Amino acid sequence: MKATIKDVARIAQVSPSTVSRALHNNPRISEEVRHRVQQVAKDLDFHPNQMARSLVSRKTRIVGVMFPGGAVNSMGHPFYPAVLQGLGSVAGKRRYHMLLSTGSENLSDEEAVRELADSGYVGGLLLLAAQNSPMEDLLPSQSLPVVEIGHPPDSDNRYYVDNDNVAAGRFTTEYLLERGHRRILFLGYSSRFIVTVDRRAGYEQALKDHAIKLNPQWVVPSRFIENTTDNELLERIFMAPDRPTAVVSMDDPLSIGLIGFLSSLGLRVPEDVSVISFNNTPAGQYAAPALTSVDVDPFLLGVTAMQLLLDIIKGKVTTPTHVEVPFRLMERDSVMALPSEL
Amino acid sequence: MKATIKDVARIAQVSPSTVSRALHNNPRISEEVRHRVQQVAKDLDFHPNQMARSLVSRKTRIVGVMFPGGAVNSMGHPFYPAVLQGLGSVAGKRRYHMLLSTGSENLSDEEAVRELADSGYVGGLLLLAAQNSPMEDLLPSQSLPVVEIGHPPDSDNRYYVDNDNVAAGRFTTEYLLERGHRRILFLGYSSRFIVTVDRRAGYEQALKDHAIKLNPQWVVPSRFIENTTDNELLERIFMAPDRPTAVVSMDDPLSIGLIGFLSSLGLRVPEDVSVISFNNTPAGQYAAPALTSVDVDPFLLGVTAMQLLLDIIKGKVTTPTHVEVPFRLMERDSVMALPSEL
DNA sequence: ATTATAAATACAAACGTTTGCACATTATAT
DNA sequence: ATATAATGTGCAAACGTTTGTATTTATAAT
Repeated sequence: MKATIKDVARIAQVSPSTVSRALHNNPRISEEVRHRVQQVAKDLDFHPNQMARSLVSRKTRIVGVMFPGGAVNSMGHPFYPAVLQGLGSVAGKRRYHMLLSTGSENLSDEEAVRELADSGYVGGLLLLAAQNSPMEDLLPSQSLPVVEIGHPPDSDNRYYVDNDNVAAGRFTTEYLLERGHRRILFLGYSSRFIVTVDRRAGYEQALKDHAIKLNPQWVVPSRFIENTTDNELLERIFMAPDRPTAVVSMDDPLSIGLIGFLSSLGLRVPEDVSVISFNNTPAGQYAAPALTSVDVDPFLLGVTAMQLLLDIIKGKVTTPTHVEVPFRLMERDSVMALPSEL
Repeated sequence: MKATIKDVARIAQVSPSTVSRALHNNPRISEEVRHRVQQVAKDLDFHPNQMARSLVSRKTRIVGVMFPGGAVNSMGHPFYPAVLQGLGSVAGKRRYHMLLSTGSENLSDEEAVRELADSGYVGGLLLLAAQNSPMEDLLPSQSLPVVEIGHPPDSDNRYYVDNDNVAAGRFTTEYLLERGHRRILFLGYSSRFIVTVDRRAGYEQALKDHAIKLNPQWVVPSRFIENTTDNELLERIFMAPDRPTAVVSMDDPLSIGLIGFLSSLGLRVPEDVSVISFNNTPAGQYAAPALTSVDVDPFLLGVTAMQLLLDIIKGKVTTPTHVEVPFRLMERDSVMALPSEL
């Protein structure tokens, strides 16, 4: 049986309240008693029951972490473990635990979050809000601190950390433009994922800045290259005489799929078409050609988000903020400058 | 403010105990009252405080999950997120939450586990016991269910799930032997990691079965190819006239490093040396050449482990067992049969 | 000595549940 | 009608802490 505070009290010949205070180094306890109590506690291998403690103090050293679709569905992509590393890094330093929401088939993300919030287990919530879905009505006066990674549709009066994805979208297409590309396709758009709508906005801005007419056909919504319909679409696009010479692709796995697909069409990367990608995964790094890819720094995303959340819980931050995490391009072999044609 | 059971009781005009029973569909409550209470509970958006509940019932729907070095250090390798997916998959179905141990610099793995166990938060523990370290004295009569992934040094009277790694070691070297290789190097051995000592045992068995003399120099302990000393060693080995024609390598990232290193020596994979690898990562899949690698099925490892743990907690399993998860080889391009020389 | 003040400790209530038991009501058997 | 059993509900204790207040003890001031 695990020792309780009462056991310690009895053996140290003091009351439970004294034990509690002694263990917390409350100045009202005499040196002598403090030492005696602490010795007994150690002898008995006493550790306070966190549940009981939380119950009365109304705090907990647990934060809930919610991945889209639960760990099961998200962990397949290296982005998520990387942010988890970041989260864990600061949680560990601050002696917090992370409670993972394990969404299942029978549970929508919203329900899973709600359950976490309602359980009373957690003192705050970290949402990987990949989905462009309404989480706003989700925490109704719960007064439970929430920070999101990836910005929500209604970014104001919420706490979140994110990259500046419209900047990233602009940056990548400008990178291509600078290398002489004019016919640039945007691959992987989905209105459901706000990252992609942001990056698309940046893409369109860059095009506009360079007075290039946007071809709406060329923002291709396929998320996975396997999708037959999209492949037909892509085939039509890439077999046309004025085919794109470059593509900005939303994700390394997608890019790898694309490269394979283009190869089946007889098109080589980067000789025939350049690809600039996102997420800088190991697979992309070792793919042939090695992908030029923007590192969105998921680790730092995690670090920053957890710091923010813990600061909110601690009361050090009280008004909705968002913080932007810088991205950076890893230049490798999938982009090639176009020979200047004149 | 969140509604408590007392609020529900007051409004439904019954006692808290009746509310509790009504909500749990206790047969001793009349239909009429049950409905009234449930309606009020819904109206008030009442959710029982899990802390309070756990406190009295002495159960919790949380299991602790401990990764070596905490999430921070382990999540970098795709193996771990994959087992987390497996764990989460069954935890979700059984409505359990996972509490991640977030080890930090100031906290050894042992301490982290102990803290998890002592906290009272968790009803069981899942240990990713990669390290060949003594966890046995760790849970002294705690009577807290523990299952480990990867088997501990003293495998008996513990619960664990694992691959049969000596079989895997034998299997991989036999795969090479069948393809005519006789000079086979074992890369990535470390006495600290029991996986590698098991696989090495299998490797030696296979060699012995084929009456091939073991060259102890050829089990190379480097864990990372970057290590200079080891690279010198490897260089000596691979520059010798009777150099290995094949290597069984303990991990895809290691194999990728090896391939690069060999290439710097002017040796190509698989033409000059074949490589059979472990862990079947995406990076290995897209590496050049694509790695022939054994998939240890981390997802299933996770699924199985969580099932076992939950069954123990539920009292359905009461005596130490271990279950073996099958591995399978993904054949790709890094192994080549030796031309039969006669 | 006596009282006022400070220091150290104990008491008891509270946190939000669950659950054994007692109690009250109603139905069943005699 | 009365005793007996079944049914439904409430009371109160318990889980293991923390914390405001009361109480005891020691110390200082008169």
